[in-house]
Amino acid sequence: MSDKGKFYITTAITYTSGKPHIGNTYEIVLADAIARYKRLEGYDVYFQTGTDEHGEKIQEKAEKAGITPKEYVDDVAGEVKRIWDRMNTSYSSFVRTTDADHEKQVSKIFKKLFDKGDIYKGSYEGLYCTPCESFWTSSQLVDGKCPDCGREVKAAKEEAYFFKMSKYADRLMEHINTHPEFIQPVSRKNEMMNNFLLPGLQDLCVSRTSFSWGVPVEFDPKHVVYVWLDALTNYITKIGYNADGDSSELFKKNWPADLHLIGKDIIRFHTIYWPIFLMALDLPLPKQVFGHPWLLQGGDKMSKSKGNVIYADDMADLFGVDATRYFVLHEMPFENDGIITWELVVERFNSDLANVLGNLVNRTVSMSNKYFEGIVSKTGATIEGEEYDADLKAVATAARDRVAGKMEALRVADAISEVFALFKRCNKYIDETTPWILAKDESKKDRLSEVLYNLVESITIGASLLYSFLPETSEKIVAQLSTDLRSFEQLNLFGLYESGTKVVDKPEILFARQDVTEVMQKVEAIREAQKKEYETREGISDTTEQTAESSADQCIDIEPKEEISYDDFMKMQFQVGEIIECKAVEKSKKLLCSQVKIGRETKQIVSGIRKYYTPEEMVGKKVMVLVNLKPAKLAGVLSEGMLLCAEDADGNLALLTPEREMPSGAEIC
RNA sequence: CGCGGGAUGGAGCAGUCUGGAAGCUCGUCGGGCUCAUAACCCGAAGGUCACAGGUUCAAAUCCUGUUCCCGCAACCA
Repeated sequence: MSDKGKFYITTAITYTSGKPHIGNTYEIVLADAIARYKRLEGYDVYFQTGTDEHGEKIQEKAEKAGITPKEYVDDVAGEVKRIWDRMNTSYSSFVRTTDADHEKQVSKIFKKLFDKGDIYKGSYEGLYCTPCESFWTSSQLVDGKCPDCGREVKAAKEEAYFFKMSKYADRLMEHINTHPEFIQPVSRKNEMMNNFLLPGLQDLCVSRTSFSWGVPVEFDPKHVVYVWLDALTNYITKIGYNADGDSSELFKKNWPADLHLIGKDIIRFHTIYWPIFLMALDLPLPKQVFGHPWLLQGGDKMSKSKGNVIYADDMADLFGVDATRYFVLHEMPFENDGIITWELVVERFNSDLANVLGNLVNRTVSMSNKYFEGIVSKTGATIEGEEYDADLKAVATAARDRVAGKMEALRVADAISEVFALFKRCNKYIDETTPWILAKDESKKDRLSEVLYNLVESITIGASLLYSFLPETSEKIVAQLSTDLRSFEQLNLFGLYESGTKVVDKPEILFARQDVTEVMQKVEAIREAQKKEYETREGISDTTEQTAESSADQCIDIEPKEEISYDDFMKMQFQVGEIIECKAVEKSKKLLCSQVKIGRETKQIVSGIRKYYTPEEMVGKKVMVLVNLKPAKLAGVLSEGMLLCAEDADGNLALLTPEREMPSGAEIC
């Protein structure tokens, strides 16, 4: 069966900081389509996916939730796996970076590279703010002080392990230049070369001491292995790489990977750091890395607080798993980002799945039943002067290679369109041959039978090609036609459907047309639920059992701060200020720079409120100002105080102004 | 001048590298048909290819400048 050899494909491992949304789901479905297609072609496919579970962010999230990091990642990883399974993805293995065998190998790899001299102990030099326990670079400082607390910083060192990237840079550039297919799409290649490789690679910091949720460095346990050496190595550890030699058969068979499928944001790590790690381990490099674009949401920016994040789960609830797969696969272009909205989903669902495909199967099966009690027979009857059969057969038999061409170039969206081109051709064939007219003439019974046979045969071919993308639908179709999916070798042949077969009595509707308005109502309900869930989870509008949504929505509780003394309060000087001049800060998108008259003095104050106020409407306003705040530079502009604002759950801001006329400079107490 | 992406008929996109009659899907309108899920088939309208210059026999495509959008980064005192 597998005379073409092996094919090892991976997705990036999903970071377990939260539930995966539709964009994350896209990657696994895309990988699954490629994996299934390669199997159809006869490759022995190994398909790996998984979760990336270490890091500071996870440690923090777990602490916030009051559980251990392990409990936290178990929960999220379970959720990821559940969604991957629901999407009917045919992965061979699911790796978690908290797997014992993975952690063990990461530890060994670290040691091995250290012993080899590629990893060395150095120090992270920077300016350190002791109270904040943070390092800053000089460009991050505000007026030479800590940007967080404004206190003095001092030059300090923190020890850390580094990887000697530069040692392998030339070899990597050589590889990239001699293997043009290595980085896909090719447009990314120059980006990597020009931005990172040619200017010279910096050594990469590969350990941290600031948190503990990670793989400890064996010989120096206050360090944990930092993310990339931990995460990237999943591609070899899970299939049985052993840093001490003696790797598994699975590893020997599958490495190097044939394709790493990743998001365009992490191309750098997969085309620079990962290959260099592999060189250091004396392992061959993956054959191809494809950085796919993103699936973005149109209209409003995606935000959980607005309840407009699209999850695969919700989409599958409304449209089914295959429709969800169809949507993400079809809507994703090759190089640019794709857009997703619920309205577009409904449109695609109706026009492609219901109208073109579902209806085609339905009308074909119906006619077979109506005219021949469901028996589909090949008679060979043609009508002189009609070329329709030849054209249909040509399209049907050419479809396989057309799909193959697109898949070879990883143009999955185009491949799926090729399959649908065949279904469209079938619909046209029905109109050309007008079976309902043939049916009225007893002498044309044979021709009618032949027409239906050609349709059933073409649909079978189409359904078989569809399997990589919509496996469930594909199987449903051949079940309705009482036949089986074709093998790759059979797919460019016409006439394999066994004559005399009886199709099902009553065709099941594959995709029932959806009404946009109805769907949008359901979507609205999902949004509300999502919003509520978010608010409860984040503790924004909490326990008050008020079912009246209006009042619940209108109040916000924030994290209580520690009590302060009256003296503390008295330290702050609040005064009424009048804005006499205001303009936007050039370099920034959010900042407005105001000249505020406070008493006789005029202060320059920069505020992040450009989104809510225009410079024109600011002028003349009386506002409340924290006057004695230490001046700081924002986007290079000096700010000598702070305008007080109220902020709602979505981050909308409103300036505070005195309720009655008050002179500029009036104290607020 | 922080990095990057984009601007093509009502919507979403291809075409740009390698100049040579402006294309696809959806929607709209008209027609056909009735086997089918108000579906299917045919046809039509609709674009000065963001703007302004330039190169060229010829520019959506190459060059220069401008405007507007969107990510990321930074920042939101």
